[in-house]
Amino acid sequence: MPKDAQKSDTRIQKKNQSAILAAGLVVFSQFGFRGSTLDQVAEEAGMSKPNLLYYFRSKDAIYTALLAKLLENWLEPLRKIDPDGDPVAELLGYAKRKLAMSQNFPRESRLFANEIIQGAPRIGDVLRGELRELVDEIAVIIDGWAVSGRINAVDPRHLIFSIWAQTQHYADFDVQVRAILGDVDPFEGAEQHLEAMLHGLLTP
Amino acid sequence: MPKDAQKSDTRIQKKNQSAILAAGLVVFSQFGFRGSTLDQVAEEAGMSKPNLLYYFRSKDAIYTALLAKLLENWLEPLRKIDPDGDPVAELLGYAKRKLAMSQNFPRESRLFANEIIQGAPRIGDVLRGELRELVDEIAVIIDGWAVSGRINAVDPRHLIFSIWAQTQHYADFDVQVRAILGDVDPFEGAEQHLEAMLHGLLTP
DNA sequence: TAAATTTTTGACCAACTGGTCAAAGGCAGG
DNA sequence: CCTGCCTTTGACCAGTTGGTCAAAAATTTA
Repeated sequence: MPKDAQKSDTRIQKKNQSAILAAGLVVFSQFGFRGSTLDQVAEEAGMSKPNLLYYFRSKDAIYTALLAKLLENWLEPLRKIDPDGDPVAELLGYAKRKLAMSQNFPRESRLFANEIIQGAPRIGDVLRGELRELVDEIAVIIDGWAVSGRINAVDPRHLIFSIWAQTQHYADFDVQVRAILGDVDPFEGAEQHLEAMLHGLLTP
Repeated sequence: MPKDAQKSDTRIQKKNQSAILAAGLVVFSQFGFRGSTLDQVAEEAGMSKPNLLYYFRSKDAIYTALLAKLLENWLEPLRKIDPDGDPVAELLGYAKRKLAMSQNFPRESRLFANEIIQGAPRIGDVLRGELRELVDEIAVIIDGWAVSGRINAVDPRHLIFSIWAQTQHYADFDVQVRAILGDVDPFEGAEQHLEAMLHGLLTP
C-alpha cells in the first residue's frame, strides 16, 4: 500500500517510515543530498534498498519529507516571541531556545545548513515567503521596543541573523568548536556569552 | 610532466592549474566534495576530463589543494591582532576583515563550511593543531586586556566564535539573508551591527 | 624544418548510482 | 488450517562515476 502512504498507517509502516527518516537525517546531514547514497541510508536504517523504496517513492522524497518536518520546528521558536513581554527577556529566551536546539538537534541544524549553503534549491520559496513574513513581523515588534526606548536602537533583522549565526554555529561547526575547546563543554560558555552580548547590545 | 607538477611550471601549466582550482572552488563550494563530479569541474574549467586529470592526480588532489590554499588566508587575519593596540579597535578590525572576506570570497567560506559540517575529515588535524594554538595565543592576549580592565571580562574563545559565526553567516547563508533583506545590501547593516555588538560587549 | 617534448582528447573500463520488478516470505482474519 | 494482503528481497538495469591509456595535436627545442 505505501509508496509515500497517505492515510491509515499501520504500526509497522510508522515504524519503518520513522526509521528511514531517522537514517536519512544521519546521512543527509553529514554528506548533503547529492553526497549521500540510498545504500547508505538503507544500511543506516537497517533494511534493504528496495524495501526503503517501498516506503518512499525516491531519494528525493525522503530528503523533502525530512526538510518539511524540519522547517516546522525551525520556525516555531520565532513565533513564541511575545510583544508584550520584557524585550530583553524575550530575545534572550529566543536565543536560548535556539541554542538548545543546536545542542539537542545538531543534525537537523546541519541538514538545514547544507541545504542553505547549496543555494536552498528546495526551500528557497519558503525562505522568501513564510520565513520572510515571519521575520518582518518580529522586526516590527523589535522596532516598537526600540521606539519606546525599552531597548537600544538596533537593526532587527541583523539582530536576528546574529542570534541565528551564533547559536547554529555550535551545531554546524561542532568539530571546530570542540577542536579549540578541548574537553570543555561548549554550551555552558556559549549561553553565558550570548547573554552578555545581548545585554550589552540591548540595554540602554 | 605534470600530475601535480612540483617545480618549473610552464606558462600553460600555471594557467590550467589555476583554471582548474578556480573551477573546483565554484563546484565544490556549492555541492561539497562527494556531491561534486569531475565532469562538472572539467566543464566549469573549460577542458576535458582527461586533460583535467593530466594536471591533478585525482578529484581528491584538487579538493585538497584548494583546502590547503584556503587555510593560509583563513588563519592570517587572526595573526594580525596586535597585543599592543587598542583592544576594541583590534577586535573590531579583525571582525571587519573577516566580514570583508565573506563579502569578497563567499565561495571560499562555503567550501570551508562544507568541510567542517561534514566533520572536517581532511583538516581535523589542522583544527586541533595549528588553529587551536593560534586561538590559544589570541585568548591570552584578550584575557590580558580584560585583566588590565581595558575591556569587560569575556570568554575569549566564545568571543572569537561569535565573530566567526556572525561574519561567515553572511557568506554561508547568503541565500537566506537575501531572502529576508530583499534588495537591501547585507554588508552595510552587518558591519554596523557587528560594531554595536562588540562595543556593547567590550566597553566597560 | 625536423625532432623531441608537452598538451589534449576519444574511447574505454570497472565500480557505483537511483530505481524496477517479479517472486518469495509473513501475518491477519475466517 | 488456508486465503489474501502486506512486507521484504535478490536479481537486474541503464545511466553516471572516477580514472586510464594510447594516440593525436600542439608547442618547444635544436
